[in-house]
Amino acid sequence: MLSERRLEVLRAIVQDYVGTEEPVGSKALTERHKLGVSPATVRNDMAVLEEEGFIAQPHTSAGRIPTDKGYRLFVDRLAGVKPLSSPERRAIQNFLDGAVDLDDVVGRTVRLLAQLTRQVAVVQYPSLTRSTVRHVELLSLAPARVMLVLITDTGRVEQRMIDCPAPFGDTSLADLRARLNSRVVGRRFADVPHLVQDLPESFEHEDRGTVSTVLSTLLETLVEETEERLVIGGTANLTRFAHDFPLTIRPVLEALEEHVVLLKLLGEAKESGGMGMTVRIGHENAHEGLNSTSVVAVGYGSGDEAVAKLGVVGPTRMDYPGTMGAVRAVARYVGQILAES
Amino acid sequence: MLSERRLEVLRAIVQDYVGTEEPVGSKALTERHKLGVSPATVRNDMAVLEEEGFIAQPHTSAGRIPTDKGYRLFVDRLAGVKPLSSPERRAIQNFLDGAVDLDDVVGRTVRLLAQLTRQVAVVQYPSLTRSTVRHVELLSLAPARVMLVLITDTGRVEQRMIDCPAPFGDTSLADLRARLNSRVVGRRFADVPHLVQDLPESFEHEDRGTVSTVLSTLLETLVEETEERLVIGGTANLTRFAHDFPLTIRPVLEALEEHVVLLKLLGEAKESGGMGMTVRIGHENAHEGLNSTSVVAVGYGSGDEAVAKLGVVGPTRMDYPGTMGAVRAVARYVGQILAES
DNA sequence: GTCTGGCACTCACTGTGTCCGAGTGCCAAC
DNA sequence: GTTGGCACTCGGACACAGTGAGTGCCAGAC
Repeated sequence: MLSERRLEVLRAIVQDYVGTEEPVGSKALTERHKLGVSPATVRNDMAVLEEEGFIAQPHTSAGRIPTDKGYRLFVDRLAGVKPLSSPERRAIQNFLDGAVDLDDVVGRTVRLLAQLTRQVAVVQYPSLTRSTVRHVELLSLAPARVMLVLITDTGRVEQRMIDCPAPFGDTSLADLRARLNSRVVGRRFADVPHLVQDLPESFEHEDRGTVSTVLSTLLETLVEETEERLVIGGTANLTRFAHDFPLTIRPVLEALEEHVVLLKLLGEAKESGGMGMTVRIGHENAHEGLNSTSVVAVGYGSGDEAVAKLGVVGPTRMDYPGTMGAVRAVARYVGQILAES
Repeated sequence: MLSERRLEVLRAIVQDYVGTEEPVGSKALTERHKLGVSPATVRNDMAVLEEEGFIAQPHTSAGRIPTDKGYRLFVDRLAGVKPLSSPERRAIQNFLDGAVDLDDVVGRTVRLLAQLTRQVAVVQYPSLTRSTVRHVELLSLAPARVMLVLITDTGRVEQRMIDCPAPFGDTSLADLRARLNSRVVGRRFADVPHLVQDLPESFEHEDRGTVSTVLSTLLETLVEETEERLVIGGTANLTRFAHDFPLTIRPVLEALEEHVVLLKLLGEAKESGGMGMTVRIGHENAHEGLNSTSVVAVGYGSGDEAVAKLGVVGPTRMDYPGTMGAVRAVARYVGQILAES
């Protein structure tokens, strides 16, 4: 186990390195922090920390920089979450309150988060799996053509075009619409399949094919669209540390465009339970392109349960307390906004 | 007026520079191109071209590179549009044919374009102004709450929540829905306002307020959502020339995030008429951040009229014929896909 | 007139060598 | 366990010379 002072040294190293972006030496450390010991002692502590793998030197005769493991320890045990200042809080609220619809909420959130953290922001659209159905609408566009519109409690709208196997009368359509809605409105997506299972049987024989087609399209929509959408912003912030890793920015941009990868990343974070905040540091990220970045993610939702995730992607050398504070605050306000609408 | 040979020299310079990314000298030029004259002659021509502002030297005793004006001349008079190979065409078609809905079409298009041109792709969602109404749906969510869903002929769906001034019966709602649709289905958005103008008058007095609210929301949707959405992809391609301008990539990324700017850019291109291709080179782009990039844009649409634009953003030093060929081809196929659906 | 070969000149780029200093590891003393 | 001292390392900055691609100009050839 590391002594209290060594942890203190590690914390100081992380803080200085995050601030200056330069390897930090023993002398500078003692000068900038009130450690109460001499540089020589710090050097000894550093030697231990390095042996344990928490810090490393880029080359001999240079200062130390934290390793992924060092950041991990810092995040887990040494740093709290820095709460935002009240002007910041107010700014968040004002900015988000102006949103007019879900797209706008998500769009504003991503811009806000990017600006606040000065990093790349990622916001996932509210998930369909945990949502409930607000309304299902069926529109007859042509005798054998129906449009299915699905509206969720989070305000999300999905539509699908359906080619019916047989012409479908307006009255039958209205009938189906009514019965469908009476069964599924207010229910969770996950529950829908068995709620509509027996619906075709109650229809006239000639309509059953169409009803089945409509239902299977509905179920498909529920499942397929669980493949979530997400929005990304603030990529320009990547250039802030590009001078460090000009070769790193490309794989990061590529990774950011692969929404599937990001969704998986956020998804994994989800396992850590509910609305909890997750920090994945450097190589903890499965995707290779993100090995030199950290991902701070947190769930948000209108109730006590998370419906989706949002977060930021930045260099491992980031201000973790501040970033975590901003991410958490934004998630809370977004949750509030969603609950209101 | 420049002689034929001097134009030929300019063309050669552009081609070589685009290929090698290095200033091109007189000797190299004569070696790589069959100009039939000696380097000395080429030097004289270069001196003239430089005086006219078509080329420049980064520093004394270096080769020449084309200026924006040089590229302009190249694009206008020296280069054609390079048609795609038939395997490429097939690949495009196959890739786009797999799309299931409008979002998917746009998403695939942007990926395709980015991959094909190895540049940043920008695709605008089909504009609402030139679209026609396929269907208007009104859903009663609560006694005094109505959802308006607008479906366009391009498959786009817009929805709006409406709080009614007074409770609105289901029969009235069905009535309004029917009358509204009979008037506007198949009509252009631009024509909708005067088509529904007198609609409130035909309703009972107590419903008029609600009808007016619904109509004004509809009109708002038509107008507001002309503020188009767009999708961007392939930003990782920016790093291909980042070693050249590491300081340039940031403003470009910033500009790309300002969708408003991009829309304006595409919009200006629109003036050049219908489906025509526009190439804006370097400083021809109003936005400062894009002063060292070129934008190749073209309209696409299901009919003979453009409903939106798509294009790419890349370094001024780009392969114009190839890029233009790819952009045009993609636009055509997208138009076809939209026409089919 | 136009093109060509020759020639002197420019200047970015590269590699080498030197110097500097921040930072280290080790050790003896407290 | 802590401290001051000391020799050592090594990357970064600076200076400098050599190289070569490229230029502009000019006198002569076609």
